[in-house]
Amino acid sequence: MQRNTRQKSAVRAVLTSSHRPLTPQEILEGAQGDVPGLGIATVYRVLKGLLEEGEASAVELPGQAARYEMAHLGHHHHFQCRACDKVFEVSGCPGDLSRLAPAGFQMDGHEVVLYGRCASCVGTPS
Amino acid sequence: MQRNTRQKSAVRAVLTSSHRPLTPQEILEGAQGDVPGLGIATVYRVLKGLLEEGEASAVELPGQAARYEMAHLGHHHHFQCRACDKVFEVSGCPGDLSRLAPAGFQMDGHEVVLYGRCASCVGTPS
DNA sequence: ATAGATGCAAAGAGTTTGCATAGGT
DNA sequence: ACCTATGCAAACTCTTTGCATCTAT
Repeated sequence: MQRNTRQKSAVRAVLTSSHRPLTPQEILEGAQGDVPGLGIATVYRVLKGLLEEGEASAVELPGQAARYEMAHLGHHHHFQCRACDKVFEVSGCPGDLSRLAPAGFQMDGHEVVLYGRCASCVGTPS
Repeated sequence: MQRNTRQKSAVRAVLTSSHRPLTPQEILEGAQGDVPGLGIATVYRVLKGLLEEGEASAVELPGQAARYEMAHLGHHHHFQCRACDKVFEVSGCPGDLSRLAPAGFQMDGHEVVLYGRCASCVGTPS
């Protein structure tokens, strides 16, 4: 079974206190506040473990490094700010898109990413 | 200005004759049929040039290497097969999704990726 | 002839893995 | 005490860059 290490708790704490998905690098920096010697490899290993246990989920956006968040119930999407590049959660969903799939294809899921400016960056020049 | 080299023509030819977006590796393999000594660095450089000229466009899917296709008019999305991982074009679009953006956010675009099984892989066991 | 394009190899960025050691249990 | 998790560094993959050479114009 798995152990409860300070490293793992620190990663969990960082993810839990964030309101948006974080990159491994951001998680490393945040968790180093609790566990100074923490290495990036451990962050990746802990994340992998959390994913397998279903505690966290990966958020992979086009052309971006994967980000991670604590698992939420239900299906949701993300919004990426073009100014600050941060990613935020979006609760809605466009619904069933299977009408868009090509004929003969069997659709079983979809991902949607919205782009624009987050509340803090609206008005900021690009 | 830019020159018309055999390498560039070969890349263009491979992209044009494909009905789906290709990875740099697939492009390399395809184009080496025309230009045996072709190197991967040149493929990247040619792709970069084609993107700047607007001749090709990049298709970046979550957690995947970027793929490239000749530029098409208009907005479209993609379908990725979970069995063979190939990516196909989808002509439809769910329409305006700005209602999904969080309050105070300014949305200016979206990406949609459909997942499932392509016509050749329907029925194949996973 | 000239300047941009190519091919190779080395350099970067992000992620994973090997291995000896620290630390949960 | 045992055995997993850690930290470091090396390995890997994908992409970019430096540089001498080639080639389209």
